[in-house]
Parts: sequence; C-alpha cells; structure tokens
Amino acid sequence: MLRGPENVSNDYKQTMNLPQTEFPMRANLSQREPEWLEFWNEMDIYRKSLEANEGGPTFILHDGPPYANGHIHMGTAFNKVFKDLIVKYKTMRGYWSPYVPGWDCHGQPIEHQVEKNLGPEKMKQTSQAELRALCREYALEFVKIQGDEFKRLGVRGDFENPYLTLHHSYEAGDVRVFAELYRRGMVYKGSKPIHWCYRCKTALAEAEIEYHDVTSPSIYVKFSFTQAPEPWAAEGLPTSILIWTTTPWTLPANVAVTLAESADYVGVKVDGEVLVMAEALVESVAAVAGWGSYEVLPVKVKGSALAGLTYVLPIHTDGTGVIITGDHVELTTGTGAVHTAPGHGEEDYLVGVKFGLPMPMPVDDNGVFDAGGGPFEGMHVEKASPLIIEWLRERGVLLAAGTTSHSYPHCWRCKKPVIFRATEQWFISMDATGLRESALNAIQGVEWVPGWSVNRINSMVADRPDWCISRQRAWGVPIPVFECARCGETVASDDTFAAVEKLFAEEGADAWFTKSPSEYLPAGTACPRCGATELKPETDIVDVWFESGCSHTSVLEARPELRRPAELYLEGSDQHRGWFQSSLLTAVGAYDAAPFKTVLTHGFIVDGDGRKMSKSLGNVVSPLDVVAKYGADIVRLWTAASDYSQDVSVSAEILERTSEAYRRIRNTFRFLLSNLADFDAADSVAWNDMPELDRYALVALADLSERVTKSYDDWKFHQVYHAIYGYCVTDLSSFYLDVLKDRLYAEAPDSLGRRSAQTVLAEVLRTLVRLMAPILSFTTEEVWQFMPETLRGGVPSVHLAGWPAVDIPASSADELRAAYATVLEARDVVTKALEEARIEGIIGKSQEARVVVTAPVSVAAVLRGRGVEQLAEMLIVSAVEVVEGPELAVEVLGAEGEKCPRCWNFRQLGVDPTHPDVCARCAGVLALRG
RNA sequence: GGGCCCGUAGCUCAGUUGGUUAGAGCGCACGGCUGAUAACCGUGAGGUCGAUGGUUCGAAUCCAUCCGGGCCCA
Repeated sequence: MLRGPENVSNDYKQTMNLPQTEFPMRANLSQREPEWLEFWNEMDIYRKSLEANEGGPTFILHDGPPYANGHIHMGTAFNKVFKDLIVKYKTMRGYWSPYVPGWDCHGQPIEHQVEKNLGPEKMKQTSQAELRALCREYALEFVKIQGDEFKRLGVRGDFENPYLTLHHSYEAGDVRVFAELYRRGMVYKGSKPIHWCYRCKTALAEAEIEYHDVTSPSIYVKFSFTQAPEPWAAEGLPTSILIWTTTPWTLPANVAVTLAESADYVGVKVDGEVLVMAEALVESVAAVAGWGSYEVLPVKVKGSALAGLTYVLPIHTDGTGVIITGDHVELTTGTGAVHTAPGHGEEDYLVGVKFGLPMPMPVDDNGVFDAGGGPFEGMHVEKASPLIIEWLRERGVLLAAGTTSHSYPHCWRCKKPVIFRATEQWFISMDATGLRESALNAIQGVEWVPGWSVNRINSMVADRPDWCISRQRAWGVPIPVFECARCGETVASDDTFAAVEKLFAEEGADAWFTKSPSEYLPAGTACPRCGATELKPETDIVDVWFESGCSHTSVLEARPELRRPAELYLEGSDQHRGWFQSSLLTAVGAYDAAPFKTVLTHGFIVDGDGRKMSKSLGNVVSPLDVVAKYGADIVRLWTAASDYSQDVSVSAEILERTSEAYRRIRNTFRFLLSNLADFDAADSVAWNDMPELDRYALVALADLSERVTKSYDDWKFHQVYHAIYGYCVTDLSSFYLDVLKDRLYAEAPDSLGRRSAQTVLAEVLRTLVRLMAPILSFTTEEVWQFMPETLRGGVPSVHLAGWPAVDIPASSADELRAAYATVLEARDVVTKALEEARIEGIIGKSQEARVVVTAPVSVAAVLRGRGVEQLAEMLIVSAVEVVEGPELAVEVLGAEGEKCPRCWNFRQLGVDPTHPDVCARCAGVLALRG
C-alpha cells in the first residue's frame, strides 16, 4: 500500500459532516451553576415566570417553613427541590405559580441556643426584650444562610421577600386566627403537668431536660378499700390495694390507682389482712416485704373487673380515690397498681383527662406544699419525702421502704432534679365546639398523596387530646389576652383583639413586652366581671405549631399574589402531627375549611441501608458537600429519581450512580446539539417527506412526552426520570442515534435524508430539554443557550419556553409502533448473532457483516415492508436478506464489496469514474460539494 | 408498647384484576469501535421477590406470624 489507511481517511474526513459543538462534555457543575444563578438573577426569572402566565390558572404551592436554625440538611434539600420541580413544571404548563419561601423563627430551640451563648451570668442581666432582640438576630442570620443554600440548589422563588413568622404582619395574622377561635369558644384555660424547676422557677421544654441517675425512695403503700371488694369480702379481713411509688411527695395529690386492664390480680393474705396486687408481681413483693409466710387466695380477677372500686386516700384520709385502668401500667416492677396523681405526671394526666379525674395541685412555684398538702403544708417537697414515709409508717399503711436508682429528669441550667407539676395552660378544645368532627370531615375533602397519608392524619386527629397551645417561654408570640389585676378574670373581646392585632401589625409582638395595655387598648377597657381597669398581659406565648399553622392567614390571605386554600402543601411525613395538622385545625377552626386542596407527603432521608442519618452512625450526607462535589443538578436528579412514597436512601454509591446517569443524559444532549450545528428551523422536513424511520422516531418521542407529562401530573417524578433516562439510552443512543450517524455524517449537508434526521433531532432536543427542565434546571438552561437560535424562537430561558407537545398524525402512529416493535425484536436477534460472529473473528464492527434473517411469514412481511436497504441501515450492517422460515434466526456472513474510505460502509467501489475510490453514494455527495 | 408505612438483582426502579423459565437501565465482567472519544455500541454473569407458615390447581402479588427499617406517639 502506498498510502496508509489513516491518510485516506483523513482526506475524506474533511468532506464529512461530523458533530460540532462547543457544549462541553464535562459539566463542571459546581463551578458553572453559580453562573447560571447569576444569569437568572439578572433577568429576574422569578418575576418573568409569573408575568408569562398572568391571567392563567393559578397553582399555589404553599411552603412549609423550616426552622431557622442550623444549615440545611439532606431532608430540607430534598423537600425544597421537590417543591421546585413542581412549581417549575406547573409554570411551564402555563400556571400562575408564585412560590414564597418561609421560615419558622420563634421557639424554644433558638431561645435555648441564645441563652446558652449568653451563659448563666449574662443571662441574669438580660431583659426579656433584649433576649428577644438576640433571638431575632439569631433567626435572621439563619434565614439568610438557609436562603442562600436553597438558592444554590436552584430553587426559584421570592427569596427577596420571604415570609417569616417573626414579621409583624405574620404576628398580626396569628392574633386574627386566635381571636376567631376564641370567639367561637374553642379556647379555654386548663391545667396540665409540665417539667418545672422550682429553683429556676421556670417551665422546661423536653429539650431543656437532661436525664441523670438518682437514688429515690422506693415505697410500697397500702390503700385501704372503702369496702372489701367482692372476691375477697368473705375473708372478713381489712383489704387494701397495694401500690408502689418512687415519689412519696406526690401522694398528697393522689386521686386514683391505675391497673392494667387485662392483667390478673390476686389477693394475698398476710399478717391478718388482704393485699391486692398483680399476680405476676406477688413473689417480688413478698421478697421486698420479707414475708415469712403468706397465702395467695385462689380468686383471680382482671384489672378491668376492679375498676370503679374506691379506696381511702393515703394522705387526705377523709376523701376517697377510684380504681381505673390504663395501658401504661407495667408488670415488671412494683405491684401492678399505679398511684395516680394527674397533676404530677404526663401519663397520669392523660388517664386523668380520659376518666375525668380531678387534678389537685398542692405544690406552688417554689416547690412548697400549700393547704392541699394537708399535714405537710408549708413544707418543701424535697424535705417532705422522708417525713411522708414516716407518717405512713406510723399509720401502719407502709408495707416496705427502700431505695432505688433510676433515670430522672434534671434542669439543664441548675443541673438539679425537676418536678412534674400541673400549671395553668391555654388549650384549644377538640370537642367543645366540634372541632375534631369538622376537621375529620374536612380531611375527606382533601386529596392526600400517597393514599395511606389520609389514614395517618385521620387517626392522629381522631385520637389527639386537646391542643395545649401555651408555652412558658420568651421567644414567641404572646397569647393575646389579658388578666384582670384585681379578680383574675380573663379579659378578651373583639375590641381587645382588634387593638392587639393592630399593635402587632404596626410594632410587632415585641410591643407586648415593652408597652402597658393602657397604651394600646381602647380607653375604658375594663374587666367584665369586677369592672377593674388594670389589666395584665398574659405571659404565656403560643406553641410554634400554632404560629406556623396560621400561615394560611398570615401568608396565603395576607399576600396579594397568594390565596387560601392553596393547591398544595408538600412536606415530610412527620408533618402529619406537625404543620399539616396545625394548619388544618386552625383553618377548620376559624374558617370551617381546610387550607389545602392536596397534601403531598414524602418519606425521610435515610442511608444506603435504610437507617436514619446520625452523627454517631457517621452516615450523614450533607447537601452542601454534594453540591460541591457533584453539583446541584445531581441533588436534583437524585431527588427526582427517588420514590418519595417511602423513605429515600442516599449514599456515596447512590450519588455516584446518579452522577453517571447525569453524564449519560448530558452526552445525549451534547450529541443532539453537535448534529444540529448547521441546522435552521427553516430546513425542517415535513412528515410526509420523511423516511419512515424518522416518522417512527417522532412517534416514540410523542409517546415519551405523553408518558412523562402524565407522570408529572400524577406526582410520579421517579417515573419521569426513568422514562426519560430509558428513552435516552434505549430509544436514542443504542438505536436511533446510532443508526442515524451514517446519514448525518455522510450524506450531503442539505440532503433530504440528513435534513429529515435533523428535523427529528431538533424536535427531540426541543422536547427533551423542556421535559427535563424542572429537574435538571441548570443543565437544561445550558443546553438551551447552546441550541441554534431558530430552535429557541427568541425565548431567553428554557424555563420560560412552555411545555412541549409533539404533533404527529395519529392515524399512522399505531401502524408504526407495531411495525417497529417487530423490527426491534429482529434487531435483538441480529445483534446477538453479530456478537457471536465477532467472537469467532468473522467481523469487527457490524458494517463488516451481511445478514440473512429467517423469519415467520408475518414477521418477514413486516421486515420487508420497511425496505431491505432501510432494514440494513437500521441494523447497521452492509446488507440484509429476509427469508421465510419457521422461527426467527440470523445468519451472519462477511460483507460483500469493499470498505468505502469515506463512509466506512462495505460497498461496491469505483462506480463513479470521477471518484473512483469511494462508493456510489459518497461519489454523489462529493460531486455536489464540487 | 401503640398508630401509619416500607423491605423485588451491588444501585435506582417496573412488575397490570394472583397465571408460562421475575423485567429495565446503571454498575460489574468480557468484547467491539476509535468520525459522540475522560465518549459510543454489543454480549454475559448477577435475584430461594426480608423470613416462616397458610389460602389456592397456581403467590413477588391474598392472609397470619416473625425479622429488619422509618416516621409519629407512649
């Protein structure tokens, strides 16, 4: 050979239409994405996306406010991206879809953190107003930080003007809702036990509690039945129920004894009396009491059978208590009979509410017994325990006393044990005005996705106790009522509510703590009961869930671009107890209507093994790290690809796979762009002039577009991802694009065949880039900017390009689908046969082969119907022969002819004397080029 | 302990009203190409469908129990 094949190839390479594009193969997302953010910022894309759809149907996704504390994590990132996908999709579909991000700014965690930062010394010198100012500063700092982090993820919304629960207008909305609930009679003042530190004289939230082991008294006390119960009356002996407790000082507040409903209880005859206890605990009690001999009487009854019996109270012996049953009774320690003081414990309280028990509270703020302490009045609870034990012993009702070590709550500040103590609290009644029933009805009118979500919200609303909305803290919105300084009556009327709402709207809730009521209440406001005019503002603040729950009023109603109800609320499944419920209850309570039409719930983010993320497990993935390493589009793709109806996993491998999938999609875009470099919309070929394969490709694209659109509408984003990804890999890359290379590269630039292919590619590109835009927001924007101007139609951003619809004549679509299903089946068999031939060394690339396809009559007819040349093109072989036979089979032979140095197909060369080296087709193309 | 939910190949997902040897893509192994090249094409190996019982002619699909996991309560 005089000339090496490479030289030959190089010469003809100039005459080919090889792919050309500046669109980089490597995304370098972490660096490029900020440039796109700047691009969108400059064009003010949020406002433009709204303007574009002005007057269109409205779709409001109302943002649930994350807590303004700490950096974002994978869960918040997932949630916000998820919302962003939806808003962007709806916007592209033509909906007017404003998105106002929000933050929850009040509450104990921030206050606690600020308090910790100050330290105990400074804290003492800090006024409530100063503390509130520091909390505000703290919250605003994290609003800024999280806002920047959300924006970096590509989340689009009104970040310049978000809603914050500390805004004056927001706080005023809280008052409006509270006032309406109050007017309707749903708000009442009651008692509830809370953790109380009598040294610091403050209520403590669960997060302010530390658990340490302490040694406590452990005493067994006999509560004498008022009348010996039926099963043991025949013994004719004094009969008692035996209880066990580690907090003797709570005995003055005893009102009941709780038994396990289905456990067996027996009477034990010992020392001339009968003691009733759980059968399972008799032996351990006997050991503690040191009984030499005792007799377990044969009668055995269930706890439920003893319910309703009465006994003499242990301290206030002139009163009686009642036997009840509850499911918190354990049969592992004690006697199976639980001393119950509803004012001194959470479980006791709940069972007390259930049975309508009284809730005496003989302990004051300082931990000292008042008159309710009976003989112990004036004594501190800390000192009282040994004296109470002694008192019981003297009366012969103490069976045994010892000590026990157990975990007990302590104050985070003074590190000393706290007590459980009932104090006055504000509640929203679930049943007084039928709120529970109305809420359950409203739930039925809402669409809950996924379907099980409705069960969850239903059971939670059905089973929940009254909503305790007071908190004894500083950082929040006050309960907007007053107390008469003279008689203690609550003062709250339309006039006072209006004045407070106005005050908050103008000056914020801070004014509550700095002004006196006379400064803002209407002149002459007086106590309706005693007529006194000196009023004290309530010192409790509202539960933050009440605040965020009011966003339907403080945000949806207050902002002109929004309205109530919203089309969609979208949060993690924990919000069935949180925001979904607080929003529902306040809206139903105030307006008799749910604040949302649809509620979408997603699972939690867990690691690759399905475990929750925690520092101790070392499996925490930060979205900020993912953005830095892979880019926000990878976070977005991961979000879209995950099935959110269950817990969502993230791990190094998952992100690596996601990133690989991203590269595949990106390369598909790159290939499309690179083959459209010389294409203009005016070059488009009409359907009827297209080769059949191209028409089929359009049908497949239309099918994809339809499927993807339906998946978006059904909130099935992982199906969107899988459909598009599968299309890129299977339909495009491995089939259509592979087949098209010959036409695109080797045919004359202006030829019908090439222009037809480009027409399809342009349509594929224009469709794909928009179908993917809500998910890969950054990458599709980059693609859009690289598209030929005529394909963009002057639209400056892909996000403003509207939703694609592929127009194909329906009449021929079915026939094409059927025919090509057969072609692709045959193609599978051919590729397998080619692979075998490759292993045997018969061929290298498929063009070196000629195949004989044997097929049943009907299949053969379909294959021939495409045309044998077209079939060869689709199989990327030099030639195809179709023969009829019993079943699909393929024979691979070497190609006839020689390899054309230009198009690398095996053809008869030298047909055209002007271009003797090449095949006839290439000669023709070269002739056109001149 | 209670309520709701989940458990299909290493990964992400399909598996229609229970019906022939459980699918796809990725990853992996091997091969091809070198005109999508830090690409592209092909072939192949991977699953006792969390486990165990049961219903049924037949179960990944229905029932029960158990194991593992998540959220919310206690």
